[in-house]
Amino acid sequence: MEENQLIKQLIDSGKISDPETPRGRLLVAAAQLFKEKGYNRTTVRDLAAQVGILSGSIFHHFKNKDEILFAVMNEVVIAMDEALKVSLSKANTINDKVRALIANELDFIHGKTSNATYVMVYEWRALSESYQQQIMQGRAGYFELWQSTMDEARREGVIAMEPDCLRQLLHGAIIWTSHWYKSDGKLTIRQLTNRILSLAIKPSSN
Amino acid sequence: MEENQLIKQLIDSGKISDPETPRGRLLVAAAQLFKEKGYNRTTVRDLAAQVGILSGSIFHHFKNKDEILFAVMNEVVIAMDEALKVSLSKANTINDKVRALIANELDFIHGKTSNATYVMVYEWRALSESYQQQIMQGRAGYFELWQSTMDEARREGVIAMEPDCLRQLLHGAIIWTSHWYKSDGKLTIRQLTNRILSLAIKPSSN
Amino acid sequence: MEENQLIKQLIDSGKISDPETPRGRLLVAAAQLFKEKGYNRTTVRDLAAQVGILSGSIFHHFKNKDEILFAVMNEVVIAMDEALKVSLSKANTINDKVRALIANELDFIHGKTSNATYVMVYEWRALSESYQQQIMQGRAGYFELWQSTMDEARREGVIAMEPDCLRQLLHGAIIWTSHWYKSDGKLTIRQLTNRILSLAIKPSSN
Amino acid sequence: MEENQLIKQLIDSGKISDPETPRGRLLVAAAQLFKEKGYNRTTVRDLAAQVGILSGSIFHHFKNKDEILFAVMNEVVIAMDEALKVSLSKANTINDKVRALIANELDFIHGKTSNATYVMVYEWRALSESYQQQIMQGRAGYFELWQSTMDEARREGVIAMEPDCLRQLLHGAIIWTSHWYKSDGKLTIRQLTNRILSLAIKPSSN
DNA sequence: TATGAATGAGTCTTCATTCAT
DNA sequence: TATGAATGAAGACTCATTCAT
Repeated sequence: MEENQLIKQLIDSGKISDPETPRGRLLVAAAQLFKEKGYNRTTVRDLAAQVGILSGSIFHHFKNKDEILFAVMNEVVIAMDEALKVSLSKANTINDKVRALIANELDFIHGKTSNATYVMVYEWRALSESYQQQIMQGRAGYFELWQSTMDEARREGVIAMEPDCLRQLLHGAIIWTSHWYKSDGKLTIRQLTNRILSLAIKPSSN
Repeated sequence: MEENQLIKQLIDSGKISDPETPRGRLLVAAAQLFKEKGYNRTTVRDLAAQVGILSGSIFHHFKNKDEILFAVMNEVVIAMDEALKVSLSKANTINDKVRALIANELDFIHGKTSNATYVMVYEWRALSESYQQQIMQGRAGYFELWQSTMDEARREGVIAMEPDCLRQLLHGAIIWTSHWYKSDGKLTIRQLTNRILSLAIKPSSN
Repeated sequence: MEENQLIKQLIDSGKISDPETPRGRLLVAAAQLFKEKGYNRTTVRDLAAQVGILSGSIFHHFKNKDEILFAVMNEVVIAMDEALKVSLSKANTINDKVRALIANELDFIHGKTSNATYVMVYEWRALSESYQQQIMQGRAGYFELWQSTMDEARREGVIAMEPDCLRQLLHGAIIWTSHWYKSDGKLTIRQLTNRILSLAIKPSSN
Repeated sequence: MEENQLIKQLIDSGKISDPETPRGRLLVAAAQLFKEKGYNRTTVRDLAAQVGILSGSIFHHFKNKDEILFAVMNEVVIAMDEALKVSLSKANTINDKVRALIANELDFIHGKTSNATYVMVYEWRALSESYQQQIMQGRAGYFELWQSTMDEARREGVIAMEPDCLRQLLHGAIIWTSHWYKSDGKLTIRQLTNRILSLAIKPSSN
């Protein structure tokens, strides 16, 4: 719900597309199809059909197919970054901060933006190089938040490993949950967050 | 080194292709290109050029492009399974066994078969459904080895989480190393193995 | 002339394609090329060139090459059937009815639809099996008209042979005319019709 | 049986290939496959497989695929011509002569050489133009036998039509039997011969 | 003579993109 | 802005033919 608040803000400020607009609908459809079938196996016609328009009309909203993939990823990048900032600002202890890192990423992978988040990771190579660079620049702030939080955790002695290494191991563990975690299974998202947190931080506090 | 021994055995027994043969060379090239550019963006001509033949000749060795992707994945599946069996048979303590699980997977992701292993994970959806099923059948044994080892670890009290959940988290952490770990960086593979092991197992023994 | 009337009706009712539309033009070209060079030796590019479009555009009108062959044949099937119904309805004596059978078929083989009719006979094996079945179903009515007319002729004693056998012999004789009969030669179509009729029916009445 | 006698003579004299030799076996297989699948859809590999050799070996026996088709047709041409000569030489009355024309052709269409005969008619356009001319030259004698016999029949008043026209109509009726006549059906070949003869000749004599 | 891997031109088909309406 | 026919480059795959062994 707070997430929704944030998303509304981002829409209103024009940072991400309103899913009620044609452009927004297209991006939602693209995220879904790119996840299901992969970018290359999704045709522009598929995309158009999914939103009930004809293929030619897509190019009134996006210069080309590549730009659609970019937009899908870019909006996730922006939203993840903003959401993490909010989350971290509410966390007081270092423990809570690390939990915020993990929880935020899990939210994106299993929440409303799951498709786009998945696409960002698994269709990376389908993106043209120049767009890849733009995305990487966009993610810089996000990674710095992770980095500095992990550094802090290291200084406070709650993690037992090089912060950089741990960060990457956690990223991997989290992203991979998209392949096996079912929100209707035994584990709640909150419990899953705790499990991953327990990998990162000595068991004193979970 | 022992790995090489095993691979030779597998080649001799016909389970995987000899990289000296045309078929084997094709598979090596395919793994590399599929990793670099993705399956869809790799053309049959690319593949042929890489091994110095013409595109038509590829179809003397494989029925179609799909079969090449399958073969790349399938040989990894076989080799990973065999290698893990050997590794586990040499491990005495539960600690060593879990380390074997991790070390084996890291070996495949960063060793000679890194390309093919990467392809198996990241080009999964490019594989036709019937081949996906074959691969999944082929991996069943491998996953059982993980599962039973993790179960044992749980019974012996060295892991603090549902074995199934931990298994998946470790898989994710390990696979993701393909994106960031450089063998010529600060961390040796052995050290990386220890780092991951330390996530899994209480710090009494590493 | 009446034939033209009928064809217009069929076009208007959507049963066969208007030769003014792209689809219709393609079908006319296909019939011609398939007759001249055979289905297999006619490339999609040949076809496109003939109607002045590019090869890719063909697939806006037909799913694949096979469907083009089917459409060529199917439109002949429909038109032959309709034309025969009209002809028979105007025939009073049994003699006239048998003449109608023959004349109708000769019209198709030597009239405007000669190419398509030829293709239907001589490219039959090039058609995929499922399409063959559809065509055969479509021809059932036509053959029944022949059959029942021949049966009637037999009952009335004007033919001296098993109706089934005679029907087939006449079909063969008629179809083969596509190889030798020239409308600008010694024989008019009407005379040719009489010749064939004289094979079928005792010379009392022609 | 007499037919077999003749074929042996032709083999011995080198006019047609011995089906025991590789070349002969190839021609038998080619006739069969060309009939079943059509020339274009029959691959050289299919052919090789059918006779138990490998594709490359075919070119020790024939310069190219085209030559195989030519050879199939050419041997039929030769055999039909020789067989007709023999048959005609045994016929005394004009009636018997016309029957010989018909019977001979039916023999080839439904006898041992049925495949090759079928191919000669239905794969004509698949043959290169220069070979077509050779075949047509080879058939000239055969057609002259038909022509002169028909002319004679006309002079004797047993046929009621231009000999040329009747000849073609009979050819068509006869060839078409390949599509419907079954030797295990109601009609024997001899009866079928009579039916066709009755089309040609006034019913005084069958 | 037989082999069979390799050739390379040629086939059908796909699809992102354009553009006149 | 939407349409959808047309584009044309590119793709996977086929196959008659060659040739070193």
